[in-house]
Amino acid sequence: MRRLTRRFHAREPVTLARALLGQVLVRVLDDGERLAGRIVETEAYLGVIDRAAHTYGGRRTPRTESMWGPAGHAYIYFLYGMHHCMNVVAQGPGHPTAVLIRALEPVEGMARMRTHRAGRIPAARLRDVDLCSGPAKLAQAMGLDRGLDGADLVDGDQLFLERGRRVRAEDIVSGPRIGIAYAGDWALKPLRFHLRGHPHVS
DNA sequence: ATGACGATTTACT
DNA sequence: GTAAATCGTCATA
Repeated sequence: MRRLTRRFHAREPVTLARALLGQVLVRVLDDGERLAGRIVETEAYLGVIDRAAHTYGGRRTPRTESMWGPAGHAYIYFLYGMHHCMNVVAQGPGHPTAVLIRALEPVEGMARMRTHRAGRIPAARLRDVDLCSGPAKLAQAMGLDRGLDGADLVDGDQLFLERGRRVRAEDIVSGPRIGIAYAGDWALKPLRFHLRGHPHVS
């Protein structure tokens, strides 16, 4: 399959958030096994002007450093003391914007994803729809953590994006982002995108 | 050095 | 619908 290019990523976050729907996120584990999922839900974070973004007001700390770097790299953070979430960095230096990947439709490596996701509920009981239907779920299923923060999605070999099926504009639904009630006016803006009626959306 | 908090998930009432 | 889990990060002192 064909990789997405640097140019593909170096666009405004809203444009990228829509363009990422239908593309395929690939994770190659240390033992060589390939896990993959089709992106079905995203959110755009608009950088220094966006109260919900980690770079709001120009905040630049060790945690958010990769958001300040070039487009097409991963920004992976840890929150609530137990979860990781993955973003695709948009635009480029000076514009610390990104797209949160909120849900995938698993397409390769589901058995391995089950072992990663298994907890109180045994792996055998987890259905495909339980594997990647949320930002922290997909990070756990795909084996993503701070060790992959900053990874180059265009040239890297552990985590990257491949061209998927084309998505029609009329199949994209937008709405408010999730879990950012503290962000005032920004909490209401329609910066969440997903494929209409898709069963793997969070 | 300390304390408040979070781009979530899961279990329980 | 409500709440607990759980800790790195960052602003404040």
